[in-house]
Amino acid sequence: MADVAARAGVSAMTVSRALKLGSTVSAATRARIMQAVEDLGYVLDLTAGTLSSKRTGFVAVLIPSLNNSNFSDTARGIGHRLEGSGLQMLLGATDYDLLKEEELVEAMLRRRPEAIVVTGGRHTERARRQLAAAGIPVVEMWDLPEAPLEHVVGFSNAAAAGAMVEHLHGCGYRSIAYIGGSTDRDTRGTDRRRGYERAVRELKLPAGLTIACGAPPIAMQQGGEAIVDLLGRHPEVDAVLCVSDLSAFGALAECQRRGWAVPGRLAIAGFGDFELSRCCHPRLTTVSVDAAGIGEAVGDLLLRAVTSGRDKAPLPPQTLRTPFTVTARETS
Amino acid sequence: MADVAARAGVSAMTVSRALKLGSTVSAATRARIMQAVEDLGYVLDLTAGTLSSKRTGFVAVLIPSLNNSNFSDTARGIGHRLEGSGLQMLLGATDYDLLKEEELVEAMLRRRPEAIVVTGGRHTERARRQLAAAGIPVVEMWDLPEAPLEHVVGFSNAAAAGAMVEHLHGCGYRSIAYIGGSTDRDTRGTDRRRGYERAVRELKLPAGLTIACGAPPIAMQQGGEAIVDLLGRHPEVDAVLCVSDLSAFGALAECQRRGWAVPGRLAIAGFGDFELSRCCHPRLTTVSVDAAGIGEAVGDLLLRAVTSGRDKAPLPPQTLRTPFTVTARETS
DNA sequence: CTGTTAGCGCTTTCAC
DNA sequence: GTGAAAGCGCTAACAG
Repeated sequence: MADVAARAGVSAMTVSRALKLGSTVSAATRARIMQAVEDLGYVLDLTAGTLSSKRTGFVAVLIPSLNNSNFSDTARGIGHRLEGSGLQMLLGATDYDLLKEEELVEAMLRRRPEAIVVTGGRHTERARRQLAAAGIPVVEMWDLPEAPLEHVVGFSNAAAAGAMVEHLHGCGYRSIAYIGGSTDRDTRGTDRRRGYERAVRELKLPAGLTIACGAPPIAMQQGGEAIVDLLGRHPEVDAVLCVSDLSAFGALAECQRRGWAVPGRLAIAGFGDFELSRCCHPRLTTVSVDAAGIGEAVGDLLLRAVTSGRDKAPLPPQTLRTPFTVTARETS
Repeated sequence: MADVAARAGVSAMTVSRALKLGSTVSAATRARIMQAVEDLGYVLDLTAGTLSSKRTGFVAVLIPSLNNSNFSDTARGIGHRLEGSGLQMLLGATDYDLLKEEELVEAMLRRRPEAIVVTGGRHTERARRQLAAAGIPVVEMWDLPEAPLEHVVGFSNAAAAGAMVEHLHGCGYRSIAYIGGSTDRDTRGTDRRRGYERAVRELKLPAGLTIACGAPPIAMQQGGEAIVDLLGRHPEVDAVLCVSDLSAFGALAECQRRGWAVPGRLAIAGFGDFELSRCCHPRLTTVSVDAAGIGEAVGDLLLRAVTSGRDKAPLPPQTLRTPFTVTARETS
């Protein structure tokens, strides 16, 4: 920056001003500075600026998996809203692992994000402590925790799964199974299973039809294996709700391979409304959750929270419920 | 850090040492320091350390889209290899837009990554200049550029598409079409189309069977629309290669909806070997490219290049060719 | 194994 | 609209 300043015949401070948005530099001076910047191939060093300005210009976002269009849609939504705001998104993937989340939280906080977004409401004790002590806005998304850390943008996974069970019941299905993960690592998956179990109980439908098919992320193939397992053990089942569209699609494809008519022999419902479920044949009944919308809402909230924080007027904790709907398609 | 030092009865420098990996601090001192860290809820500030050590501890990785399992697999591969190395990955998505890539390159460089990875070999002039001038290792992946910036990890998309055309020809198909994007935004897509066109020419198959179906990313739905368009205009077509598994799957599902037998009426091939293509029914013939392997190779290369760079012994430009194979499944 | 000194490259603050 | 001085919170380098 000193070189640029010398070349433009100004002080470093003026270069610094010319390089940020709301600056008060005369047009002529700015032109000379920009020319010098180009001539020298200078690129501003934000890490240095950060140290004096106390503003790093980024927010941390932790999602369970990159390879899940629900979460990548949410990340894109956040990114879109942050574009042009001077805030960059730093993405981290926890692989559905609370310990990895804990590590990532600390790794992110070491870089002093201006806000942090985590997925779900369950965290290790240490992560909770660090998040609470960080002194920055914290957002939990994709869930409605009973005791939120601060801000929340999400919906009840249990209620959403329950709504799907009611839909299937309304269609006339009477033996409704559930396919999901076998651990509590995916806390949203666990909530969906609980919502399913509760709805089944309330509707007085047969219980005990839950298939656990491994550790999250539950992919297509596990859905296929699970459906075979399920119908082998419980041939009376006439409908199945899967923890996500991916496993539901895997189940659907396996049924097709075996000649089990969907929805004739068996109805299948997914969760998430991935593009896949709108395009496959037959189109998959699913719970639509507007993943991009969650991201946009989180992005807007971040912008407000960070701005308020800079003005020393912290935003009071917000809870935004995002909608979900049962989208009935051809597999039910 | 001064507070921690005071509480532990040591100097700040000793705290700094205790908080990094290869430190030379006595066990007793370290224990006292760690206790003080916990008591005070202290979190190291990397942005400050960065300024004096000239090591930011992160690498920038730019991919076209988060929502594409090929690229997210690659990103995961990079992340895995970097784990525990003290290097963090900062991910950015360009949306298949060279101008957005240019902006992201500058945004990343402002934060002084220790290396940067970009997807493909085409960049704006300004981006090329900045990458070349950054003084850090640069890796181009998912392609084999003729004039690489420095390191390369990838394969020839044209050759891979050509191999698939040969496979289809070998299966007896004689009127092979191509479905891809209508712009050059996706440079890998463009290379695949060129490889297809060349193979068709060399095999003396009918030309002019290319369907352009919009701007990348080409999703499932566009594949479905394109296949209808294609067979409407060219009913003689007996096989189609799609720019990715996503569009291929969309085409497959649309054929099923319309009762067009696959592969009886029409063979369909994808590109990328997404999980989808292994699970759908019928299973999709595709070009397997080992996206995760590309990521792991890139990660290893980054580790070597960054280490060499720190030792002032820059790694000579590397070019790693990654394998691709035609995976014949049930749609051909 | 531990401490001291001197910055890293910017931006804040205040002055003009 | 522009400049000068001070310092952000840490680590390199050297000394002991």
